Amino acid sequence: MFLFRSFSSSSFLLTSYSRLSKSVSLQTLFKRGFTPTLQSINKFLIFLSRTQRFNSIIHFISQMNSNQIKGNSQTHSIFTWALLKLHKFEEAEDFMNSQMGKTSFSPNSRLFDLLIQGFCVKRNNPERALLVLKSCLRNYGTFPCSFTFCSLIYSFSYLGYMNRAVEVLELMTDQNVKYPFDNFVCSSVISGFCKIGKPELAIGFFENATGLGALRPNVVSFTALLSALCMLGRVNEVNDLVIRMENEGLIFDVIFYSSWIYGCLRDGSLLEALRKHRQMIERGIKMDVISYTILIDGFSKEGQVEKAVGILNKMIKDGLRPNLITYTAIILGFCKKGKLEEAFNVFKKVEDIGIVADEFIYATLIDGVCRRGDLDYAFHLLEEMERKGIKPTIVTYNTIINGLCKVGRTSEADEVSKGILGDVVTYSTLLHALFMVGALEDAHALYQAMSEMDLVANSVTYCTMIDGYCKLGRIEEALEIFDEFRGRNRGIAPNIVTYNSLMNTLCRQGCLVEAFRLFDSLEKIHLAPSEVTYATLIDNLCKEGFLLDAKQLLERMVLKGFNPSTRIYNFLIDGYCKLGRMEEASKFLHDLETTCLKPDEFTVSSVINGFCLKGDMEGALGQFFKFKRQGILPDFLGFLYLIRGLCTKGRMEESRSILREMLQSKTVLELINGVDSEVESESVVSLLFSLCEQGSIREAISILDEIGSILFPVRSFSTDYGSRTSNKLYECEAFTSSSKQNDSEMVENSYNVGKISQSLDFDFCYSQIASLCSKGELQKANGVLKEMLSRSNTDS
DNA sequence: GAAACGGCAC
Repeated sequence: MFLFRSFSSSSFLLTSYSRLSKSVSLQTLFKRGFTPTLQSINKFLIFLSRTQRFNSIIHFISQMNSNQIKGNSQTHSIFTWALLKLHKFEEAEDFMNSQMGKTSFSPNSRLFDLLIQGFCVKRNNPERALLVLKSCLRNYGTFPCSFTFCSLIYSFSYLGYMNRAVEVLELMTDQNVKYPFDNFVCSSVISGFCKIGKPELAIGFFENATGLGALRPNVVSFTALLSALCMLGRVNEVNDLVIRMENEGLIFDVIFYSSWIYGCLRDGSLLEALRKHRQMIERGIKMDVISYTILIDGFSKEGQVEKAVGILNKMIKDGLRPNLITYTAIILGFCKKGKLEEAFNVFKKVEDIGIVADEFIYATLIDGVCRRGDLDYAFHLLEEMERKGIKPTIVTYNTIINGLCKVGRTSEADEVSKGILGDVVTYSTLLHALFMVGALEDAHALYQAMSEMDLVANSVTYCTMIDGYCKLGRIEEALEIFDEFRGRNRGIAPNIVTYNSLMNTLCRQGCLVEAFRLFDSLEKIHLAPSEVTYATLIDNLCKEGFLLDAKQLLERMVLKGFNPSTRIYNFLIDGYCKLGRMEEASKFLHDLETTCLKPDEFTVSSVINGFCLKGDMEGALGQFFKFKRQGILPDFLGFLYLIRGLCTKGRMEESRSILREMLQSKTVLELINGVDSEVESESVVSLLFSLCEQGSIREAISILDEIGSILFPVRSFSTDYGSRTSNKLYECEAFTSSSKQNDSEMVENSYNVGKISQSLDFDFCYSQIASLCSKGELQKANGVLKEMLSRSNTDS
């Protein structure tokens, strides 16, 4: 055997080894009589490690093992390192565990970093990573680096495991570790909370994290916060956020703006979304595929698919490639409008350009054909997608079930549901269908069955039940469910925002009484109403014509120390104006002005509308000029009311002069431009200008009407109440005929039918009827209906 | 390193 001294120099070993072919093994070295020292072996292994030859390290060490050459702690470290670098995390962990306490091997923190991050990121298994982290802290007393903690927090947040994310946060900020957390952590946690539907916790976290100046939020954290605010419907607060960011000198980017636009759209405001889009372009921020997709989706959902296609074309002209989501949004827009041929043309195009379809796009199409009642084609599409290997999930089945229910094929819907593992949506759909056909017992049984299947009824389920019972006149059962809904969700401890939204939903469904019952219950659970609570209730009371109640609530709100905003005053002013009660409206206008608040464009528009509805054009013009002198012009609708009113009276010159003023208003022009921000905006404005100059006022009005219907799809600005009312009348009559008479209800009638019917506002009557119907107060509804019909006969 | 987009029920 050769003497070892020959090899005491590792450089010799290295050169020998590197000169030899890759297949050269330790075995060969032994055969050639080389017996290296452990020190030289380690140096050699370090060399291999530095040259990234990790497989060779593993190979070499396994040779050492078979030759009973024992390594020391350095050898073990290099071996572990190599395993980790080769992503053999499980083996690395096993090895580290096996060495624990056996040798002097004590893995340094860098090895733990790699192991934990490996499980977390590469294996997508943060649970296992967390176990390693805990064991590391407990058994080795070594602290992985800050980024390791961050990766874990990110992964847990990404998966929505927020308990775990918080657990790591606690470990990270623990006395012994005391790592400060940065914007990476902050933004991840915020978005995690949003992901699990807890935006209020996200906001709380942001406030805590940045509260004591511990963390200066950057644009990413602010964007995450923005999303949380928007989820809570607090998109208005983003303006303050922007000011704060500007003060901090932060640079806005496309993600910030697209999140903001998304928030506006989700709030139902296309106009605001377009304003933000314009602002973004003005700031020199370029649109990308996602921001375009957000806009397209927003327009499609609001029934503006043509505009969405316009944006799509602009996007392509910008050199961007629409993706599957973009096209799905367009398809949804067409389906929503019943334009199935166009929807399928887009679908064909998607396949032609080689984009692979997925379940979303199929579910969208299936929903489209279901809404047309073509269930056969829906089943055909279902087969087609399965043929393509796209596995339908519960959402697609729910779409089919909903389609079957909508066409009255409830027993088939039931059959389909039995073949799958239904979720809360499946059962809510079936419940709705059963209520529709009046199958109360079946509905009740199904509802009971849900809990046996461990399906937790959510707010939609409860609303379906409550609404279903209400519509069938079964108020008692409805209230029972309502109480259960409250009794059930106690553990979740809904905050005031949840309550506000629920109250708003109840109001919108005409369940004002229930909304107020909820409002009254807030005190019992020590939950303070917010300004939004009052605003929501006042708004809905005014919309329903309960102006006295609205007024009292306003007083109550002031007593509680709130300062009502112009917006709240506007609700009341608008409410009185719509009923033609101009004196009361003026009183509130006066109150508004004396409380140091400024009337705004909505105030003046409501007042103008009030006078116009009464046919008092002098009054309307008087208000217009009065406010104009104060520098307050009406908004788009206010101008339109006035122009239309004057035109109806044949006062064409005055109408034209107001139109001219309208076309000089910056906000109005911005708004019109907004509608056509990408295509032919100049032409619309210039067309209006030339119509105005030609004196073609009626034509100009019809264009403005068109623009109005795009901008305010929900808000009524058309005087043609008839067509919108007829369907509701049909519904009301259907309910009325099936109702049981109840005289005592008549006696307790708190709704003054006579008063209502004196009003010329059909829209108001209609909302009364809808509200009474949904409360099951069918006789009262019938009264209003008859009054209304008799008025409509005499008026016409 | 992180923040933005899609389908079903009221």
